[in-house]
Amino acid sequence: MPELPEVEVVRRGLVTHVVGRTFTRVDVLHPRPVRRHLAGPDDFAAAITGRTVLAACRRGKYLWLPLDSGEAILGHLGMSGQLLVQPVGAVDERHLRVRMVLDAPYELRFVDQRMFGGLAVSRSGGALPHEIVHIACDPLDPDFDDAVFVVRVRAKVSGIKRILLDQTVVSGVGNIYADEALWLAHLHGDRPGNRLTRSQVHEVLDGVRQVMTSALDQGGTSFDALYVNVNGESGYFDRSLEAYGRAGKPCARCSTPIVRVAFMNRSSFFCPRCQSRPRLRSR
DNA sequence: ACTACGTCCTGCTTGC
DNA sequence: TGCAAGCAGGACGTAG
Repeated sequence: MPELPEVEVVRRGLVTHVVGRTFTRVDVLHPRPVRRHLAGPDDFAAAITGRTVLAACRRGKYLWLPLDSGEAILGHLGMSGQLLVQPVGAVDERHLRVRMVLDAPYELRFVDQRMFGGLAVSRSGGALPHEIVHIACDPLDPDFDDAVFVVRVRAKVSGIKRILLDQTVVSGVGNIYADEALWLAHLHGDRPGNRLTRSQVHEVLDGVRQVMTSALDQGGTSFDALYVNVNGESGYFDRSLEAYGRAGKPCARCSTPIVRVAFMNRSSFFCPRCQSRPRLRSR
């Protein structure tokens, strides 16, 4: 699934191939991915057709393309979404949902198997779309305020993993990167935010940055000129994960088998030795 | 105000 | 062999 580094790679591809282009035709092939566009699929297509893309922006895992109309296309890839730039006439992907033809020999395609992601037209233009004003900066953003993050984390009773997944506190961290960052910081995800030292919160933040930077370094070189790629097959996941998905395999630090536990209808992976549970169990 | 959890989706994997 | 349950999870709506 696309994490923040993959979304950033997509944004860069959009800058190269889509910014400055004009949409000549838009086909919405499935209504669900435009569900957030309340005026409906036809209005979505009409609002984009004939408009020129001015920029490609990102906040957390959200992307938006300001248009010359003063509006913007706001998108999220969800779990399985892809934004692809394909030559006109290329065979349709199995899960092609929206086709946006450009004034060029290629078109922008939104492909999404599970359709957790989607596109909408925002009235907010070039500024931060109002739909995502609640999304915090990501830790790689120059505007990210470490001190504010530390204060906010230490004001919460929730476990640190839950906090990392709260996009209003810090954006761009998903289930995988949360587990990786916590492994790097030697912290169990159930440790309450208000029981962590400032130093521990900084270590978690450092872990998040390390995971994201490493993935960006590796993923940033893996897309070719015309194919803006996002998928879960990033080589990063095969080579560099220390905790996520490694149940039963030895911790790289202490060789203790990594443990998997259920967490919010998903999974958490951690080293039971390096990342000890909080002393007082909330439940 | 803050916290926690169910829900949406599809397709691959697992198990009977 | 075939079918059904399990699993994956980002973000939102709502309940507590």
